[in-house]
Amino acid sequence: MADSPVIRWPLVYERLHAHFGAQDWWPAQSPFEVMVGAILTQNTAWRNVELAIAALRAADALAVFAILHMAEGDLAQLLRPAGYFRVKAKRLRALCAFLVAQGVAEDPGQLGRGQDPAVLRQDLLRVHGVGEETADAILLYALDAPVLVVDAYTRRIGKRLGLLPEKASYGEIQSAIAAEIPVNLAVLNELHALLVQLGKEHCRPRPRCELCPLLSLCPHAYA
DNA sequence: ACCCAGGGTCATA
DNA sequence: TATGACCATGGG
Repeated sequence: MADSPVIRWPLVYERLHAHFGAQDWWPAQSPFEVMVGAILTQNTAWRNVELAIAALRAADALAVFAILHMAEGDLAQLLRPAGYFRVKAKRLRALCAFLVAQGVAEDPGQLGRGQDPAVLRQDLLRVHGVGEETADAILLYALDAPVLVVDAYTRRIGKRLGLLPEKASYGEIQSAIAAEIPVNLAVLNELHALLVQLGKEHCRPRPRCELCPLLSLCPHAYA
């Protein structure tokens, strides 16, 4: 407690990886399923997303044209378990329309192939329902682009460890973390997945444990 | 009966 | 540019 060593991002990564092991993200069977999951998991527990994706699969609706050919109301019903189902039905359709416009409806994993990831990111951000985190999740986990995904857990954990300022934009957080870690596909993939894993288990908005058992180098982090 | 979840949009100031 | 309301189900 008295002389707690300074935790930096590389140490966070090492400790989490040592404890949880490789996360092997994203939990999906195809790039398109990653994209769908990225929309559905917005402010929603992954458990509920799984139920909705299972419903889509059971309805043979886990494909671009299948979704676009369905009535939006019917799509929404399949999405009920994921919450915000009317909103997400509209967002999924917008994403699918975008994939058609980009000519990758039959093979969404080809989106942005041979294109600058920064340019593709801008295009994704214009799609209704795709914000910065969703765009980056798609870039990283569906398209293998080396970008850093910043989510609520990243901010919360980073701030409690004193690694991020209270007020920081999405881009500022990306830069702050990227300045300390190797910016490559494998590390970026693992880091976000590990932070989510830690967040799920130990990092509620209102902290309940006084000492995080995994990041015990920082006793006050979760007080 | 709360609290929370792997955000984003839109109206308003 | 920065808040706040709104979207909704399922688990702890």
